Amino acid sequence: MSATGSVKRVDPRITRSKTAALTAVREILFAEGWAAVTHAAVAARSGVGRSTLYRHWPDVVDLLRDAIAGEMARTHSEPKGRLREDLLAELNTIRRQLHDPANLRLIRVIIERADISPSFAALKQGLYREGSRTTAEIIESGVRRGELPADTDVAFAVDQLLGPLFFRRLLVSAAFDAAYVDRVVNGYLARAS
Amino acid sequence: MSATGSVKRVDPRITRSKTAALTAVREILFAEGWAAVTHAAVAARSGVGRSTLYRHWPDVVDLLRDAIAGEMARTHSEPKGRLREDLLAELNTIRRQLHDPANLRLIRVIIERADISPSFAALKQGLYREGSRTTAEIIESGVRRGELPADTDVAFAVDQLLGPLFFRRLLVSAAFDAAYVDRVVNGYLARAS
DNA sequence: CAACTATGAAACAAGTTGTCCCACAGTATC
DNA sequence: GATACTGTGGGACAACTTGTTTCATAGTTG
Repeated sequence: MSATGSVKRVDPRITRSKTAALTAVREILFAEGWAAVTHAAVAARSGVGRSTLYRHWPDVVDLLRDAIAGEMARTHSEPKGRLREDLLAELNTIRRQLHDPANLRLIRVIIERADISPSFAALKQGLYREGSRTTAEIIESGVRRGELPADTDVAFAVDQLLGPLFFRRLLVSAAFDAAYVDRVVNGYLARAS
Repeated sequence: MSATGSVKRVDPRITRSKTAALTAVREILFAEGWAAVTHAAVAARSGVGRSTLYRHWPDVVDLLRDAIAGEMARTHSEPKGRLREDLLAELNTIRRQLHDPANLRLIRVIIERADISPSFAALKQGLYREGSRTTAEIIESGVRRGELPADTDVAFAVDQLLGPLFFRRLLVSAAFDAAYVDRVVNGYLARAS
């Protein structure tokens, strides 16, 4: 796990078929939704043999999960230590992700599948944790510097900051711009500080 | 459309098979997700014949849509003309809906399908409009009575009030209680008024 | 009671799913 | 560069699913 020697060399043929397959999965997922992702469809689109797919991913759920796990945008801003600016930077990063159709589709699929498949529930939990960590850290350091009350509920702050953004994109299906993010952050700070 | 005479008497057999089928759809939807809702599965569970199902709903999407449209909880509070109390009442009604597993499942399915099927997109738009109307009306009358600034952006207020609730249930998958709703409303009023 | 109409069962062709087997080609080792 | 190895994709397969049609039967209406 640490030494270079213990890293098993993977047959390039495996890498090749796996990446080809996962790319095809994402394309299908994006074009027709997760129900269209079948071994047969992926084989047809990727050129990878049907039997090869069954070998690597006996269950379609695994295929989907691998494709999604390797795709979700994970970029986040880097807090500079200034509460307002850091929040604006991070929320605008999230804004950009929420306006990428492919990313949105993945979020929707995960939300729906997590309800049914434990494997997706775990994936969603991880993505939420990772997706909200930066925001949480910004709030925490704001508290540490005394810019926010000592009894600030970090999780609640995250709900108030990210909630409106996700609500607007997922439920209202309306776009929003940087000015919207300004208002969300201003609103939060006006009350909290 | 208006006179009683023009209301076509419907053969009770049709009513019977339709309600039986739609009930089965909801059960399957709840237990296994929308992909499991097929004519065959609904026939098996409801006792309604497969051919009868194809007759009434040639496409499964119609079946799903009818089942969902007839189910979504549409109860809302009745505003009494007191800003804070009305908001608390309405948001707590929504809170209850967001904690009903069947209701949540429907919301998730609609969010996911709306991305792909125009028929679901329309359904979602209607449900959003209806679901947020009461909240919007409370805000509007608050503005009218001068309890909120005249330049209040109603849609933005809705995002701020409902966003955290939906975010918490759909993305975080965490429950929340009446005290949480209190904080959301207090937070909003503290800044807005 | 007679005319009507929705129903569910059965049979059907067409398509899909998961599995297995095998010739072949790309990869690693001597 | 010959040899053993291992992943690949095609073909064949049975089991199952999907959408249709046909028909005898039973519930509904006047």
